[in-house]
Amino acid sequence: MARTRAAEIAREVTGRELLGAALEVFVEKGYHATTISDIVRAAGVTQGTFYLYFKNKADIFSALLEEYRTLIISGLFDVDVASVKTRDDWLRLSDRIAGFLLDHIKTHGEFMRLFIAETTTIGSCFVDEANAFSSGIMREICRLIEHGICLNLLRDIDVEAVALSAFGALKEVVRQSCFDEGTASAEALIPRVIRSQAELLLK
Amino acid sequence: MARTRAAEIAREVTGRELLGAALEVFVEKGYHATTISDIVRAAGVTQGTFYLYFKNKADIFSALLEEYRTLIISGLFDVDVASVKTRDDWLRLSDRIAGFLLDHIKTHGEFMRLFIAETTTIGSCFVDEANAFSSGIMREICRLIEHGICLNLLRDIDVEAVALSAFGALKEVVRQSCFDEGTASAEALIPRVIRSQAELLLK
Amino acid sequence: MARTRAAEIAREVTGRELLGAALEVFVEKGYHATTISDIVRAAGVTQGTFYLYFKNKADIFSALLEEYRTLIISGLFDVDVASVKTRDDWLRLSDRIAGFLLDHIKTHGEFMRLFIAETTTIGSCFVDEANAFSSGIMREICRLIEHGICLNLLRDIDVEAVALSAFGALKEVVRQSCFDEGTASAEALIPRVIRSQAELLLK
Amino acid sequence: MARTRAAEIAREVTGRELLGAALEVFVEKGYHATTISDIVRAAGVTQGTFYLYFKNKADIFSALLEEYRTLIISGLFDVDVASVKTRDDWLRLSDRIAGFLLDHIKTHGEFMRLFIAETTTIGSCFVDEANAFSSGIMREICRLIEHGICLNLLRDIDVEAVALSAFGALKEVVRQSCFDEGTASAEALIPRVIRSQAELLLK
DNA sequence: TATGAATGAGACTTCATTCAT
DNA sequence: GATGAATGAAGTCTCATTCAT
Repeated sequence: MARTRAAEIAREVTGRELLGAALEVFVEKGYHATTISDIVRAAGVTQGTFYLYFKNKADIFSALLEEYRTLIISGLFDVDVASVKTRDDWLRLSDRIAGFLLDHIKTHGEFMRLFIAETTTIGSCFVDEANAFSSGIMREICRLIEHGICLNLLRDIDVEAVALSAFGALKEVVRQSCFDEGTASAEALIPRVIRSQAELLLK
Repeated sequence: MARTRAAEIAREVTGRELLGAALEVFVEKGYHATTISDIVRAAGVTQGTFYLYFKNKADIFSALLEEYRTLIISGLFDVDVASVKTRDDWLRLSDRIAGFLLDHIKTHGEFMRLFIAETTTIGSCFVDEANAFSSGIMREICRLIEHGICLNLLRDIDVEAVALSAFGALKEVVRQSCFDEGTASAEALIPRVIRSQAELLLK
Repeated sequence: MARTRAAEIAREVTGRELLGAALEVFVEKGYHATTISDIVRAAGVTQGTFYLYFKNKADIFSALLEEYRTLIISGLFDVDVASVKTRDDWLRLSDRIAGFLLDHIKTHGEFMRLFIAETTTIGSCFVDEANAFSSGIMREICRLIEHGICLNLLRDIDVEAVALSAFGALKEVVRQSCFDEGTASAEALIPRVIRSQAELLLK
Repeated sequence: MARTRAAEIAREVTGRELLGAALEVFVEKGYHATTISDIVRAAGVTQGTFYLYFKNKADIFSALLEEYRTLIISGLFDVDVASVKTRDDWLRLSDRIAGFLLDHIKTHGEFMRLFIAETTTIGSCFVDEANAFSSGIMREICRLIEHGICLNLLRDIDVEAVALSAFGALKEVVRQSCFDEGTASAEALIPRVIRSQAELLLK
């Protein structure tokens, strides 16, 4: 029925507007400082409407996080480990990852920043989301390193320790890119950080 | 005067109690979720008393951060870079740093946890504290690496990028040690992470 | 839309109720002694509701003052100076002013009382309101006296000084009418005070 | 005993200091905005000490008012009505009163201002003090006018009404002198206002 | 007398959430 | 589905006052 259809669309639209507005406000003021009132004002709807779509602030934030996880993980899955054969492939791969990250920061940096900031807080209700995210990336990194070892490209290393280091390095450089004022220099560092980690691992 | 003396002591004691209680509650519930009311309850004093000692929640949190910075920086200054001469010295130094960190986590893990968690929040009033802290540590790491290069111990590397990586690695492994459920295994990782980073850098 | 209409009415009603309740409580206890809590209790709404309508206590007080200014100024503009030609007109005019004031006290005495009492407090945020009010009335009085001089009805006088005196006289007699226990006698004085001032000025 | 004597003096001194400090703070911030804490800080003593001398804020304010009443009433009693015989005496007397007021405003203007402001507030605990003061002055004015009528100097007037007017005029001119920014011009008005009132009354 | 730490009542204000329309 | 007025709990903060020393 056209009626139901229209209603569905309306529902979809308002929901989208709320999510968009929420993202905007969260990014600007942080999770704790934003109020439902801020969100609905930004979305151009009223208080009551909010509760037709979300249970509360945590609920809409979770929804945003979920969207984000989907987004970045599909991005990471595009990286094709199998095609790496030689030393040069290895370096090229690291450059490609750096490129992906840079692009991602440029297009979704605000979101990334929000995510990093709000999920590491003590008492955060989003620990599960954060963990899912971290372990997803760690898995990728491990897979990469193990593949390199199989090919006899890499030095004799403590895989787990090295993967953890690499993850920390990534996280920190991203953090700096997202948070620090002098973003430019921090962004410039990303390829260098990833490249130098890659080189250190090579035989 | 005896009375003045007594008052002085009382003042000192209550101030300590408030700081201690605040640390405890902050660590348990996080900065945003803890209320002044929580703190005074834990300290065994009344609301009014709190305001004799601190302006507000941010003020007592700042006081805690400051205490912590003093604590850890004095610990780091004990590391004697000059005595490092050979490859073995280098590895021993890295072990010593790992040891220091482990001890530190055991004795002041709460502080560390609180610090790491709460200073990366968007809209945090503590960005300056966080940056002061980070750059202090980065400086130490750079000094170490440059010293190693001077001695011709280390490979040809991008110092800034590598120092940033090392810092990120440290931070992540510490974070996992402080936060994750299976703390034991995470703690076990600290020496391995630091050691493997050190080895990668060696020629 | 019916709902919007209902909401509009509700909004209007509650706002009126708050203003009315505030006037009542302010008059009874004075500005400083009344709390928001008093006002909302008198208005039959809850604390939160108050803040949907006014920023704080000073805000609702300002709103009251503004209402009052509008009220009395429109009353004063009704006085028609131009029609005064003879000695008798002059005396009749003074009687008419006295009548207006008496009526005003009877119908809006609370407003007047509140206004007179609370706008002379040191540190009052309402000095501007008070001055606007005073100079408005002073202007009227000067206009009156100058008109009388033009017509050669009045003695040779220091207009500014006399207008100031007349204003002070008015204010004091009104004050006594509003505040003193034996209001009756004080009210009786108003016509006598105004009349005797008028006679003193006549040649 | 010297001991007791010294103690008495000490008591006197601290009490004076508190009164002086209180006056200063009251004048600066007004009655309601000043706290006990402000007063003791200004006096250089501690909270506890205050309560050895005064019951509460109203108590110390009352003490100040009482001091002030004594001061001004003794000033007014110096005016010698009996010596007025002629028309010129009458004008000279009015000039003398104006002079006294001007001097008084110059030396105790702050106090006057405080007094005027805080005793006319609704719910003021100082109504009695204010009334005692007003009726004292009214009595003087009536005495003056009646004396003038006895001497056949003055026109045929409604004594009560005229006295009230005169009192109001005085009060307003004083108020303007004390409160308004352009004090200079207001002060200049005092002699003119009093003089013109005196002249209007003369036959 | 003087101190000043401690109290605790109470004021102000915000905000998530509900509900009648 | 949308509205937005109303709620009321909960938090922040101030200050007059007490009391052990």
